[in-house]
Amino acid sequence: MRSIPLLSDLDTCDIDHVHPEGVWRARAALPGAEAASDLAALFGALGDPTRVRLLAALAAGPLCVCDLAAALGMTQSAVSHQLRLLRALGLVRARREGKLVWYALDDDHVRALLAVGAEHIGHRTPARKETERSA
Amino acid sequence: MRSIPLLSDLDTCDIDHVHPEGVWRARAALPGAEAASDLAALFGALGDPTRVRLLAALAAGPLCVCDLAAALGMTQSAVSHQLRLLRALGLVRARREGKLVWYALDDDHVRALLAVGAEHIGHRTPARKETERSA
DNA sequence: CATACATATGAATATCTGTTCATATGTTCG
DNA sequence: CGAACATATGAACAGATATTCATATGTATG
Repeated sequence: MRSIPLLSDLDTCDIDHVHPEGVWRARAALPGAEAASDLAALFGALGDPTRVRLLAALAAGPLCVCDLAAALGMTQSAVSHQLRLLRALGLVRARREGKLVWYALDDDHVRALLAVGAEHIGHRTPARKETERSA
Repeated sequence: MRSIPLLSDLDTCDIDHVHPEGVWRARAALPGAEAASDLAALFGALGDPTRVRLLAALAAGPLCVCDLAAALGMTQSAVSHQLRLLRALGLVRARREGKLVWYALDDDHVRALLAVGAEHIGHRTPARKETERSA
């Protein structure tokens, strides 16, 4: 449990010029440190092009590690390392079948996240894409 | 546009043991390199506890930089740097009002993403949390 | 049991990322 | 204009992370 510093302790703007109502409202809405970390870990797992592609591939149906490596043009080792992360976060489920291990999305949240993400990107103006690149 | 290597070129399992249907299906579902990067950048923006907290704070209503720094107990500089990232990705919108700059969520996608993410975390079994930590 | 194959993992490395510190920009007011 | 304040930004440093290489584990099969 991390203690929230007092307003007056902050190396920030003068307390008189801050908007206390807003700050209180914000603090009430803040997730705790653990919740924030869990959320960040989840989104962080989706925050890499390779893993996005892995998950998109799995969204189309289960695949073994070998298939994933072939589909993405990656090393088996790299794929395994990433799958381990995704597995640990509960995004992906593994089922052994002989020498092979089949991977599949563990639930539909990933699909939902990818869909909302794609929608967000689609709704951006082309102008904003430039801003993004130059930033 | 990145070229997808031929199955036979890969330093991966023997082509005979891979499942061509699955690989084709996966490849058809794969986002292009740019789309994957855009998605990863979006999720990457949510992949940091600080930014999750910033966005959660803004989800409760607009705040100026000063308020954000006070609410999160962070330096104004750190907040500004993160806001720049969020702004560039279209997650957050800035409106100048005198000396102050008010920030707000740019659209509802962020709220949706945070909601789905929270739901995913809530639906995980306690056992999985352990796996996650040890992994 | 030994071999072959699919997958997992550890260590090392190069890259990326978040914060800090110093300073610049932009705005109001005297 | 110049001072005061809110915000933005650049450089630098510390910590995280993705890939590679080497090797280990697990499973079938001869």
